[in-house]
Amino acid sequence: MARGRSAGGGGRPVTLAMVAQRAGVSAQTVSNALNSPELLAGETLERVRRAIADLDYRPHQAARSLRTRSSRLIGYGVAPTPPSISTSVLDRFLHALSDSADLAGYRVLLFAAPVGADDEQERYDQLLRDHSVDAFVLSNTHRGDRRPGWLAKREIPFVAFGRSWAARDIGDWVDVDGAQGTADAVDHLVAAGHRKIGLLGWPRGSGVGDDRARGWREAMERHGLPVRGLRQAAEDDAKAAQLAVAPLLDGPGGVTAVVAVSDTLALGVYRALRERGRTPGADVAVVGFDDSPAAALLSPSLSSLHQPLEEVGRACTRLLVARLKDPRAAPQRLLLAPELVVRESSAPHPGSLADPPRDEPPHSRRDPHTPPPPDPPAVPDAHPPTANRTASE
Amino acid sequence: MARGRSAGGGGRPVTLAMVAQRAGVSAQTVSNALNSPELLAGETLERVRRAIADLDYRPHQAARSLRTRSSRLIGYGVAPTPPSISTSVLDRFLHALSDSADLAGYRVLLFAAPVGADDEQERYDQLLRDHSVDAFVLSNTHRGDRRPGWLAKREIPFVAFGRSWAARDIGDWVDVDGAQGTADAVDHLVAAGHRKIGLLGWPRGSGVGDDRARGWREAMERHGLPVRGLRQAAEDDAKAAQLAVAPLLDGPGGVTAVVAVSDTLALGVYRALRERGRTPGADVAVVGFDDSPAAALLSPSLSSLHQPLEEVGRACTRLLVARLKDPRAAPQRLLLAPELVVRESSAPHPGSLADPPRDEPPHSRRDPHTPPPPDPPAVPDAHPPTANRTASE
DNA sequence: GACGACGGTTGGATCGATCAAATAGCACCA
DNA sequence: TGGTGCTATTTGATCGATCCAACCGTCGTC
Repeated sequence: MARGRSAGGGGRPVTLAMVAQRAGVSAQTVSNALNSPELLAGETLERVRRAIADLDYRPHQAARSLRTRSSRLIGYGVAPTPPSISTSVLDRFLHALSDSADLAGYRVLLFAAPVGADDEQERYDQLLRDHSVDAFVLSNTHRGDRRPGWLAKREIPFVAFGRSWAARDIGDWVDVDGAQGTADAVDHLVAAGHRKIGLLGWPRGSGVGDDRARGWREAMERHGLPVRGLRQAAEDDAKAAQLAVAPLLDGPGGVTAVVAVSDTLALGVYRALRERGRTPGADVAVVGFDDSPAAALLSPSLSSLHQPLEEVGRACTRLLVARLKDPRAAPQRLLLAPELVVRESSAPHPGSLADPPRDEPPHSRRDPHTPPPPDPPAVPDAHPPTANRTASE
Repeated sequence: MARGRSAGGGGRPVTLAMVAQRAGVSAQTVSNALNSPELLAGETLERVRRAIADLDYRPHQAARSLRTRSSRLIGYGVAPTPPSISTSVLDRFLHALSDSADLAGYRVLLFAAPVGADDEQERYDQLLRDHSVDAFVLSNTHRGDRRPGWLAKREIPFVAFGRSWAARDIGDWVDVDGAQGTADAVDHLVAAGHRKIGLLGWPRGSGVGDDRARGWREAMERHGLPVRGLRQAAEDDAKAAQLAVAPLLDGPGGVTAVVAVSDTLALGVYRALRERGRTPGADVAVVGFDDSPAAALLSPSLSSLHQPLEEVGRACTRLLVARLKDPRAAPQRLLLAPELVVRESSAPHPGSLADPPRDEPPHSRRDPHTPPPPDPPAVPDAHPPTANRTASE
């Protein structure tokens, strides 16, 4: 074990040539042992491997990169996110991404990505030319996002966190199945006895928001429940939500439950209820989206849809590695289901009639006597929402 | 402007030699124009610069790095952060760091840093050898952190976000002045008429927590107010806080205000108050720390200390660049003041007696008839907390 | 007018790996 | 024996920038 020694940093670096000499072979053979081990005779390979281990040799990326024009680097543009109640997204996602990329032999290179600036692509181009990054991970994809098209045209590998909401779906992506999430919420609320379930969404036009709204609508229809007049919208702001939800609560036959497409909106619902002397959970059930850290801390604690961000990060790496291996393979899309975390805001009241007994839930997750979902989601080429299935088909 | 052309990605790269030919000089001269412009004659420099611009030339990092053994890369280890109410830290800090590093010509390379694992340094070493990173940015420094010492011994430049809480202060760091923050909170509460101000802290032993507690204590003493029995502690968990704060609220002469060292703890105080039929803000003032996105959304909204994370990020870059320029310069430390954001939980009640009239506040920020602060904070070499106190009064 | 000093420039070697092509080693069959 | 077809390994060139040492012209000085 000479590891301790060489980990001692400061000294001269171990080069491929030194390994070659120690193993009694040429430099090229060592290179092959690393990059095309199948070319070597078993015995030679073993000898080289031992020499590498003995010297604790690590190939110098810059040299390798100079020759091969690839860097084992993945570019990730950090966009300035508006302070929202659920901004730990980057945190969790980025850590998972970086972690899994590490395991696959890649590293994540950060750069500041201007949101929708004109020279947006310029920054990607810079990274490409300065550091020869092998691929990009996009996040915060939005309608009319030009990045996927731009990258695809140049045949630069990338994976997006968030489907490309454009008409023509481009490239690989991983996304959280928002529709599935809100549908789960509806199922859960219906099982608890609710019939009038409102939706508090974002203004139409955002891909994510519309998707989550669709899940609610489809689930309602599947249960044979009406949706007319049960949908309101607000920007992602608690105050705006507080006002926007009013029609749902005050209407002639007010709702008994509200599904909000974000925790921030859900908080607005809380306030609107309090304003009316009513209690979230007890009087009107509320389900949020994102499962922000605050959700568990509110009182009553907020039921919410937890996004599997760690899994999204790992999936991005997986898809990216596959893409790098075979640039022309069919595009892969992966929809991961969020998980409904039930808390006080939607839990049946202790002792109430609606309390579903453990042994025989009144409604199973996918109600048997209602027709199956009409169509696979309107996402072309998308795998059905099976969650993390390992690879393509 | 030929920029548009070369931004066209796929094609052949522009090399230094091509620039040299176009400018009618040798390659070395172009290199000098980039790295040591002072060596060139003004006219030549101008000509080379124009050629560079015309061709939209960018030096190839890998080649440069191979020769110089430096990469213009800054390593940042992302640690898995426990889901807390205020996890947008990484978000804001990292974006600012990456952004300002970009401007300085550096890029941030992410890697997964195990928290306190035995092979922790190994990961740093890897990054050093694989990618020849020029420097590191540390965060989540803690008592007994071995990283600063390890890096310093190897003369690897680094800047820590968070002072090294060890006995001997090592290396450059930037930190938020927690003591200043809690002191500001006390001043603010005293100005609003409070005299019995409790502290809800973390268990002793964490550098950050102890620092924030100290600020409270020193400010109380400065105002001539007692601190005995007014301090309680809990782990950073709302439930634990709810229980821990009880003695402060229920004691014979209960407190009228509580300073909590995190928003999570403050939330526990909210709950404890509600549990007792009392209202945060109206009955007992509460001030949190971190100004998490949830703080503004709680009702009543929570006064909290806002950390200037963007500025911390920029400062890290600044110190790092300085350190890279002069590895042997004296270590720099920078304490930035958090900003107290006053919200409903500590705002004087409208119309109440405690409402300080604009023209003659009952207590000025620095009470004239109490002695001045005893000593500058016990941080050797630290700059005085100059920082941006824009809106703190 | 030759000399050294100096600012500015030049050609050539070099960083450490990979690529392309050539070679050695070996079995097999005519 | 000699050619053929493999496979395993070696040799030499190369990626693009920087470092080094030498070079050249100009100026001031003795």
